[in-house]
Amino acid sequence: MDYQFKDIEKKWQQFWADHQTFKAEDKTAKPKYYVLDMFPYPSGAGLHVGHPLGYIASDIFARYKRLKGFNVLHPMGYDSFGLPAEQYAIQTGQHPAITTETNIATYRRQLDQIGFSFDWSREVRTSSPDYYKWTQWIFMQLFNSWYNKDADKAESIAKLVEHFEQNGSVGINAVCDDEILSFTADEWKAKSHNEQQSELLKYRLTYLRESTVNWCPALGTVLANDEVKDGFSERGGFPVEQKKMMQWSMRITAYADRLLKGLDTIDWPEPLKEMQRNWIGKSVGASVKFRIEASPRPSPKEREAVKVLSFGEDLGEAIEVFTTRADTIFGTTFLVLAPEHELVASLTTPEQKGAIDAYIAQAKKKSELERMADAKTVSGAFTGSFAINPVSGEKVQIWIADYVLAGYGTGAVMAVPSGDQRDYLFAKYYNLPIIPIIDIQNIETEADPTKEGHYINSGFINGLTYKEATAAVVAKLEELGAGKAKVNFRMRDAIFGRQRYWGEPVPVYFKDGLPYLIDEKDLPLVLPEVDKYLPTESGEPPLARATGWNYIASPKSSPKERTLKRDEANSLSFGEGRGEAYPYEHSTMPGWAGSSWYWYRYMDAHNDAAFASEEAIEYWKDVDLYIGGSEHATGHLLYSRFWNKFLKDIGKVVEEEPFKKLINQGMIQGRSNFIYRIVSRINIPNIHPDAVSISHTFVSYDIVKKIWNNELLQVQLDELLNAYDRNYNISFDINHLQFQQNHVPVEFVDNDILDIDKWRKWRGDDIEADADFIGNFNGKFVCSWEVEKMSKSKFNVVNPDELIERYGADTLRMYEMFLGPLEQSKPWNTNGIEGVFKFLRKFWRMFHNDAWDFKVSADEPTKAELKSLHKIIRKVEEDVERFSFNTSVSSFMIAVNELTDLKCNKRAILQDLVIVLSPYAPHICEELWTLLGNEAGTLSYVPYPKFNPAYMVEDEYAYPISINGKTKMNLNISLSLDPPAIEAFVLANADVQKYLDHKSPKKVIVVKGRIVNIVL
RNA sequence: GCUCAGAUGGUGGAACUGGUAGACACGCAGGACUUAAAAUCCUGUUCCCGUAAACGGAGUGCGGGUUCGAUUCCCGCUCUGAGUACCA
Repeated sequence: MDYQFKDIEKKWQQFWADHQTFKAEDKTAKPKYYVLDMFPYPSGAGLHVGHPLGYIASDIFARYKRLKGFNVLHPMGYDSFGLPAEQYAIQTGQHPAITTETNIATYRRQLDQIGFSFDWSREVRTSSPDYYKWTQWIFMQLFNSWYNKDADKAESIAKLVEHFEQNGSVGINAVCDDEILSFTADEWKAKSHNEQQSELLKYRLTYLRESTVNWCPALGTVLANDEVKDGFSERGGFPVEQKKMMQWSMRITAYADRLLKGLDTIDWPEPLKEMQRNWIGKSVGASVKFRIEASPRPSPKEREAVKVLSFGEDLGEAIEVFTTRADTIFGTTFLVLAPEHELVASLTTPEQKGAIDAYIAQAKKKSELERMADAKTVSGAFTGSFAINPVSGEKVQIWIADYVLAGYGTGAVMAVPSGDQRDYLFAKYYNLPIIPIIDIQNIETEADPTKEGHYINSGFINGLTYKEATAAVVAKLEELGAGKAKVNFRMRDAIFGRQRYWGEPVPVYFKDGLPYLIDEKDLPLVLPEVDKYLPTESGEPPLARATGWNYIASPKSSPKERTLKRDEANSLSFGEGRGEAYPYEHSTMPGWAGSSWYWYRYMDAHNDAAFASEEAIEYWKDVDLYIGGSEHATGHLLYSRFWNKFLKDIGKVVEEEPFKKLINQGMIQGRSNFIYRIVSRINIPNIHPDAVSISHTFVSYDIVKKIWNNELLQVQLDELLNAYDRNYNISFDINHLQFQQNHVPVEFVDNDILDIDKWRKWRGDDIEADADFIGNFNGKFVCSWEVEKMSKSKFNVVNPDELIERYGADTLRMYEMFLGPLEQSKPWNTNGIEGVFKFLRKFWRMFHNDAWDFKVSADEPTKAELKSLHKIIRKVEEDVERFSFNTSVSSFMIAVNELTDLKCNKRAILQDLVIVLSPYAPHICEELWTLLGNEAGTLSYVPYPKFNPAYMVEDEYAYPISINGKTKMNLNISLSLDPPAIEAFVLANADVQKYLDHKSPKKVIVVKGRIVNIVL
């Protein structure tokens, strides 16, 4: 039989499913290997051809590792909470769970037909209560923990309370809120329960705090920093504004240093590590206090604010700044505060109030975007107040300007115009002094941030170098109590609440305005039913619509019963027989909650008693290979590392880093095709000088190009214009000939040649169906192409289903790999797929005679055949280990071409070849494997053939002979010869002598087994 | 602006530690088979000069350098893509 890929692929997919061929074992003597894909959000659009790229690569790797004797865990699941399903619910009223279910079914069908070796028995869905029970559980552990800086790890809140009871707040070095209280043990014990709880909240790793959030009115929710791009929401592109809100946050900043250090221990792409480093944004510097002079009498409230900022009581009111260049402190000629800085009002003198107020008003109006676009314009206002430089005693002006950001550092900077370009521009613009502080500094036209040279105009550090000066200044500041060395991070705590329905409920209820965890045995806290998926009229999140959705302490019924039977819960009156009812938290968790630990669930997907058993975690440990897109660099991949480190701290997992090796597959871009329509400008005097007539005539792109380049012969041009005139009876000037570029669906285009009939059919009744197509001189109609994002509106989406229908999954798998290096972004182009399909047919034919009967010979293989086989055995091994899948596809083609030329149909060769190819094209290989007489389904676990170098040994090598580095000819020389013998042999050759032309060579380079180079 | 990645035929790409640049495939051109088309097979295909071959010259974004020899290493630049930003 000819290669019947449809039957073969269906048969084996069914076989694998029926026999659970790829079920990973939990206990085995084999070494473990965990290959993970970033699980998809099941969107309604289904998979396009770009999605499976990474899955195919990881599947090849997983299958290869099985052949290499590993116990491979290769699971798949769905990140099934998310915005699109909810938005669809808002529009249609359909429950997101139903939408999600439908989409998952589509995804599963599409994934199944590509022939992945996933262990589906371990499937996870983040939106399933069995799963999010544990997401909620992890949240509870975070709530019950604080970060002990001395131990450099998270510890339980109980331990903190113990310390407070014994020693008060003394001796606690925690990552916590800024406004913590100081108290003794007795004072702590004297506090009310509510006071204690409210203080503890300042330490918890997940906490409730009023914070400035990215509020997206259009989506009605809060967004994380990484979900906002240039002031607009990443999803939907709606404007985002800053708003103060009570929000759940995650104290990820506690882990900033460990997240940074851990990057050095993992095998990830360097650009991605760099992105995380930038995101964490560690800067080492110093914080410095500038005492305020002659400030107007502050109000008590402002005085309080000042106190918080200062750390040396004796200095009175001060402004704290952060600088990475403490050494430049003598060059400070003014201070700049962010317009939002809390001291601005108290610093403003009556004379300056008008200017300051006007500036603040103007700054407020500017959106984030305008502020960025405006980066070059200098603007600011003088407060009228002065501050004292703590080391020089100089009096400097205090200004406000929006180039200083409220959210970074302390929201205030010491301006050193000689060393900082922004300060320099500001000083020039407002005529403020600029003092050079380093002898070699050149500040004629711009700031010079050099660290070379020696200090001048700098008091006690004059003459010192950068390193010495920095140390001296910091020491002096500490001595004066006016500053200290400080490390600042750009990273902020992660906002954890979303005003959304389709997410994990937060397992928290409120009592006296304070949050408390629900009882662990009441997990999962199931998402309640609501009548509508919109916020309430008062702006509460959708969960506030769930009537009677309250936590009832000490219930009699089981938690499941209680949360599922909403009607029953509704009928409960407050406190009725079952304890008090308290309102639950109404916001839900963000999209990244469920994906921040899912790789552990695969290890033990059905465990009711833990997120995964200790034994399972001890065995599988971490992910050996993780493949996914780089778009998750600062989101998922950072949060996952954070949760992993936390879980390690509390002793629940064994590895500090979750993903040992990570590979980013490149993005598959779209490749759009265009056709060109004649548009001619009709000059109707006095009425519409720029009127354009849009014709229904299209011109082949190669002709269009020639017209643009004036390359068309007059005869050809006449012919073209005649065709046009014939149809429209308009004669026009060639100078008025213009073209309009139109997208054309890529499925009507083959190698950039348009199938006009398909196009007409597609246009249907439209008048365009009768359009004229002026082809090229070969009668073909050529389209142009461009790389764009793959999208429906650009008609360039290629669906894997159609390709599988035409060529089969094995061809699709190999073609996706053949396209180019895995990590490189590239446009999808179906043009080359025929070549891969032909290869598989050729491969199939090797096992069959001319009548398509299966026929292999039992003869001993020849040396040449063995050489071909062992070449590919080694090549695939090397390529897979370095994730160079495209090159092994080429090598397979070479091997099959060679063996076909040798007319090889020997079992001894073909059987091994089947094993080597099976990770790439599993279906055809399974079929041939059974045809060869092996037991069905055993192919996935047979040992990978052993490479034998003996078959590669050659006696002779065709040495390239080059003269002055240019190859002229090849000479067959025995490999047993030594360089001097080779040299003699080559120089004795008559052809070589011809090139030498009686000259004697200056030098002869012989590299054994490589090359001979004669220098003349 | 900064950081990172990249630039090789008409196209996708190969050349792994400096050693025959363009493997493999697409496309294109020509041919065989066929009434014809599809499918299949064969030949050619970096560019230039030579009507064909031999032969010769140029050639991996640009300009230099190191080397017997550079797509590969070094210096300077151009362009493309990605990320990021008044981060003090």
